Amino acid sequence: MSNLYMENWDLLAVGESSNDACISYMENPVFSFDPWSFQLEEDLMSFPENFEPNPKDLDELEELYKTFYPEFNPYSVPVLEEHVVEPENQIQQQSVSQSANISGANKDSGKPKRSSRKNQRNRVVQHVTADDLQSDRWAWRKYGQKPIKGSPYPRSYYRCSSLKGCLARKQVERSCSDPGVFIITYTAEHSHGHPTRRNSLAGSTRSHNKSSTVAKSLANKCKLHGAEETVLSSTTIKDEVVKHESINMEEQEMLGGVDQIHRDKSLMPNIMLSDELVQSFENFEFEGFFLDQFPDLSHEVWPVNESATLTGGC
DNA sequence: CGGCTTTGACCTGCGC
DNA sequence: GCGCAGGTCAAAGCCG
Repeated sequence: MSNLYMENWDLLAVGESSNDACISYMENPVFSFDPWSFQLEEDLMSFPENFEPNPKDLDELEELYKTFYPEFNPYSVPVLEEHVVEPENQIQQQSVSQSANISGANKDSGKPKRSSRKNQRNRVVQHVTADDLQSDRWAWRKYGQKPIKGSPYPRSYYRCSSLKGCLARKQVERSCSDPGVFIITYTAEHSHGHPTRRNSLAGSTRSHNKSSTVAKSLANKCKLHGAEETVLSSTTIKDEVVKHESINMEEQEMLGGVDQIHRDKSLMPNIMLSDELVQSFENFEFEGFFLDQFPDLSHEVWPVNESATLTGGC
């Protein structure tokens, strides 16, 4: 995946609504997106008539767009197979309200009752590639895995680990018809804004999680210095983690309320989103650091007997 | 030590 | 009511 230098792209986060952030090209709004779900809400595609974008920029746009949807058509509103909100009668997973159901007792009395599959809503299904998997910047914690009947690949279950009590869920399974495609099913919604950085630091992915944001920052620095390919030592990354966090604190203290922000940092959710978006767009070369979302996906989504051969394939 | 993954057991919905 | 399949729990072990 190529770099996105964002030469002509602007990220706008205007106002306080969760739906009014947009991506514009040379001041022409192209995408709007939902900062909370980090997904495109609609395709404005309001290029002026007779407008001819730079082909290079279109390539960037495609990459940008692919962050959200694999299909890309710069001049028409694409028909998306992904991002499907299933009809209510087909939904078999929990909704936000359903997840919050604590009326019943589990096997241990007093514990929240396991939500039922009935009346489950707000299920969003996406078909993505391995690369697109890594664009998911929420912090997820795996809580289960099950073999699925009729599919050689197991399904993994994740819940949001950014905030305790967040009801967001995610299921990841590999398409049996197209092993290169992952089927991600999101249920419920995050009860918090996008994290500025992941807080999932424990376990085998600890260092990766903490390093991902910094790695992107470092990558940006490298880009500025003309060094596209740079190997970062763990020591460098650790140092940058310290710097990054102290800088973040300073920035947050200095920034007040701002209505229109270009790549500024602040505590406001929509502005945080802008920062997140900038970071995710600015560098895709450090994909190894994105793998912290699915650190051992090859073992989980691929059948056990295939994991060894497929680990490096996707 | 905190938080992660793994994995068997348990619970629930649904079809028959 | 029974059995299957899917979803979740929670203990154990791992990691830095």
